[in-house]
Amino acid sequence: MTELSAQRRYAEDAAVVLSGLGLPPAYGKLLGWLLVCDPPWQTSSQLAEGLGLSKGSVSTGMRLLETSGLARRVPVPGHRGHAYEVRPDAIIRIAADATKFRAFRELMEHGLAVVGGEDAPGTERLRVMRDFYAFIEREVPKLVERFEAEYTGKGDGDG
Amino acid sequence: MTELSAQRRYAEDAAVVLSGLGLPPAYGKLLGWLLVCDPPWQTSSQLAEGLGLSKGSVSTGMRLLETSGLARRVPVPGHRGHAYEVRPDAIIRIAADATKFRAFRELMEHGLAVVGGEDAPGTERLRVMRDFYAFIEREVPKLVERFEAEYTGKGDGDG
DNA sequence: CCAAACGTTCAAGAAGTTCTGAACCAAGAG
DNA sequence: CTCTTGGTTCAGAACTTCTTGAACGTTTGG
Repeated sequence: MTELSAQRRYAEDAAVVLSGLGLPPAYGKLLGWLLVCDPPWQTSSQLAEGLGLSKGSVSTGMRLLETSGLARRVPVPGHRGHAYEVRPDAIIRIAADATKFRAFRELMEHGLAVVGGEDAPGTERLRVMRDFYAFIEREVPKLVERFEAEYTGKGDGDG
Repeated sequence: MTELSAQRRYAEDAAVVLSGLGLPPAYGKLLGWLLVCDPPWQTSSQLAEGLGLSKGSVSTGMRLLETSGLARRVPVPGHRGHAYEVRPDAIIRIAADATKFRAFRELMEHGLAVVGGEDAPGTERLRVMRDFYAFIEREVPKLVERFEAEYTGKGDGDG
């Protein structure tokens, strides 16, 4: 049994959780590692070595993390290239984006069209879902705003 | 090119959307079909024939839909066995279940333990996420309740 | 201008997941 | 009791996705 650092084990745990959402394991490992590493920014080689992943996997995985808004590049003074870090506000940026729900609402609207419209009989299930997703789409951004307001009001800034 | 009914095409569309969440295509097809079929309840054989799936796939897929709370069995008068239908309140039951978020909150709490606790330096990213998920876990059930209240208040009952 | 480091891309292989089909079980009709 | 129908399970086939590793740009330092 190889000795795994606590950080490394954490990365594996994160991979398991994220896999549950249908995401690639490498994506979860990278995110988990970036959440607990010290310092909080890491170069590609550090990530590859730390997690036992190939350069290619790190490159692909980090692009995914970047485009999904969870990570960003930061310059490293005495180093060629860049490092990555998790954006402190990552979760807020992602949660506030309600376009995820739009796909579902549209699917339900499309469904209503298929069955013959709003008033066709036996369409309750579709209407409830459509209305629910529309509601969520409207309310989630508000909810996130409320979090931001309450949060920055309470305790601000890191150590 | 084989002719596909509008319902069948809708099932395929649903499969694409649901696959995006990491779910098996068969699961999405079954759900899509059950959302637009007429009558709204269908036996296993109807599902298998309608969707071009094997009996086995229908059985497995429908169990998944049942355990996830989206579909339920209904008796069929002149028929051996049962049929399936989408629960009209499916989405509400599923959305109100906030345990999905608990896994994430716990992952963040675990992360804080790994980095040395609440007050360790450079833990803003973890604390923000932990607090955000805790907030969501608390607020989502309330949000769903609000939807139910507003919805049943507005227009009730099907045709 | 050359060399070295760094990062990206992509084809091929590895790994994992999903689907099928046949065997099996259960329940009701005759 | 036996036959038929409906349903479930599971091993293997088919398929999809992920990861690797090598080739290729690009940039910086000497």
